[in-house]
Parts: sequence; C-alpha cells; structure tokens
Amino acid sequence: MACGEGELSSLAKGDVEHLRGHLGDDPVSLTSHQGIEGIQVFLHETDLWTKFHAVTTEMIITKAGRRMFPSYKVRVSGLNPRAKYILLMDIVPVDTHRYKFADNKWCVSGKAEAAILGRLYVHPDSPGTGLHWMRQLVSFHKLKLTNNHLDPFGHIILNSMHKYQPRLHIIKADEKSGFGSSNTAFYTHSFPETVFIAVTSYQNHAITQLKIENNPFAKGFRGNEDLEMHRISQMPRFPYEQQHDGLPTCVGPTLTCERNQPLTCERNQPLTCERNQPLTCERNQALTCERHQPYGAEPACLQPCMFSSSRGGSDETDWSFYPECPVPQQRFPPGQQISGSLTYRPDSLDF
DNA sequence: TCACCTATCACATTTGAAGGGG
DNA sequence: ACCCCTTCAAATGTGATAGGTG
Repeated sequence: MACGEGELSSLAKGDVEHLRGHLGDDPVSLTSHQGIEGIQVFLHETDLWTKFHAVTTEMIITKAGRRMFPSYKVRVSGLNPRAKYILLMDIVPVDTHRYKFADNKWCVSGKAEAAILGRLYVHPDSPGTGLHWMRQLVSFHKLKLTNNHLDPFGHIILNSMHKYQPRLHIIKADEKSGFGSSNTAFYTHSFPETVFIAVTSYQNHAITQLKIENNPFAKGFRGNEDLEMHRISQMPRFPYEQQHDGLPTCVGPTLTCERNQPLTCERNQPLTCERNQPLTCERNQALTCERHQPYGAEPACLQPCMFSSSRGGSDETDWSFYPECPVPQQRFPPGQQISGSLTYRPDSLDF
C-alpha cells in the first residue's frame, strides 16, 4: 500500500492501510458516511465531465503515470471550519468486465483481470482545516494513473480497457475519534459522470477531440483554419494515375476524414459527401466496393486522407484524396475489391 | 504465418513554475 | 517588492513500430 504524491508525513502508513480496508470497494453507492453529517461536495466543471461521459470517458494510463483530464476538482461545504480533515481519492473498478472499442462503441469483451490492490491519493494539503478546504477549490490534478503494477511512485495503478469510478473521501483527522480505526469519521462520494475506461491510447476519436479542445497542453493539436488553408496550398499535388497505372486521378474533393466512424457504400451507389461534412471511417473498418463502383464527391477538398489496405500504409491499394481534383468521379479498377482502413496521410491536417 | 489488438516510444508543441536582472 | 524576460521540466496527443494472442 502506498499513497500518492500527496502522502503526508503526519499520516502514518498504517493509518492509511486502516483506511483502505475501511473504505471498501463499492463503486455503486454515490454517498456513504460515518460520523460526519451535512457535508456537500460539488464537482467542478460538471459540464465538461458530462461531455466526456456522453461519449464514454477514456483516461490514458502510462508506465510513467499520466494525469487525468478533465482533472478531478471539487468544492466542499458543510465541514466544521476548525476541525481538521484529510481529503483523499481512490479509483475502484466499476464491474468485473474487460472492454473493447468496436463499431464505434464500447462493449464487454471478457472478464476483468484481477483487480490491483487500490492505492489512495491523499491531497497534499491534508490534513487541513474545514475552513481551508471550503474556501477554495480542492484540486486533485496532480493525481497520476499508471499501468505499471510495480510502480514505485505511488501513482494509482489501473488495468487498461477496464472501467473505473473515482471516489472522494473526506476523513476527520481527529485523534479523539480514533483515526484509522473503525470509529474514524468519514464521508465518501462518487460522481457518476467521472466514470472512465483506462486506455493506453485513445480509442474513440470523439474523446481525442474533446481532450484536444479542452486541455491546454494539447493546444498544439488544435486546428487553425488559416494554417490549414496555407498547408493545403503548399501541399504537393500529383495526379493519381502517375503513380498507379491506368487509374484515374482522384475523387475528391470535399472529403474531410475522421476516424472511428463507419464508412460503407452499396453496390452501384455513389459515395458522396457534402461540403464540410465529415466522411468518417472506423479504424480497420472494411470498405468494400463492387467492380466499377462509382465513388463520387463534391469538389473542393478540405482534408486529404488516405485509404490503405493494411496498417501502416500500403503501396498497392492506396486511394488518396487531394484538394482541387479535376476528376469528379472515381471508378475502382475492374474486379478489384478494396478493403482496409482509412488513415491520415502523414502530412494531413490535424482537426 | 497472418491479422488483429494493445502497448510503448520518440517527437513537436505548449504550459507554467522558477530564477535572474533591472 | 515588483515586473519582465528567459529557461527548462512537465504535460499533451500523434504516429510508427513492437509485442502478444488466437
């Protein structure tokens, strides 16, 4: 058992272990308490959490430890201003399933790996007076998540592709109440919108976009229209047939590509997309077309993308789309079946 | 052997804290 | 004490690639 970065010198290891056993692992109950009444806890940036929750929040876990985003911040009221409290967090499994991301949604893929003994992250200001906790936002932004089962830094250890519920605990740091004993006064609260799935790389592109849009550190990945137009204008254009014998140039044009969305086309049905409408493909989603299948689109491409037949690109069945393509419609080579995944060209634009 | 899925790493970019100078 | 500037560690998602599994 270990604490997080905020481990306290005044908080003995044995005390924390007592607490660990005391807090239990029930992620379902929103609130439970013992010996503490009237506390209220409000999640900061609820709107942001709700946005993530709507598309199933993912949190990156790395060997070195990764912070949560959105970060876990709360506002607390109802504490005794003079009494001292310890605020801490833990993260417990929501269920006993392992998950996978398929068909643009999360689904159960098997049984969960054995749960790791939960670690606690004690807020660095602990123990603090009720007044201290109530007069400002309590932020757990320094909490880090890791998948390293031998992590020596005290980060919270999670399993990838498993679902978790963060929990906040408020513990009265009062010697008289027998801190760390079964009499310890505590209050526990879980916010359902903070449930997340731990991943080593993002699965759902919607989550990636939300992280980029809202996390200041990911600002470098935000799209910039002026920059995009400049880059498009600077992009080399080479006719498709010059690289692929007998094949017409390209199609088109207004394709904006986004991952993780299904892309299908029926026999003899043109695949079209409207101006500025994203044409989306799921990773490894098969795209099959019958012989002489027309593949049409409106002019004026905003995002170049590449269709590749295998991971990491292919030189055989790449179908690339460039802006200002002169040919309005693409016909696949006779008898050829195209399947694979849509990926970004290395020089494509971030969006 | 192969396809698929997941993990890891280096990279470019950005933030923000720390420290020095005026 | 204050402000401004510079430096640098930390944080971020990307994309290529490695590794595991069936």
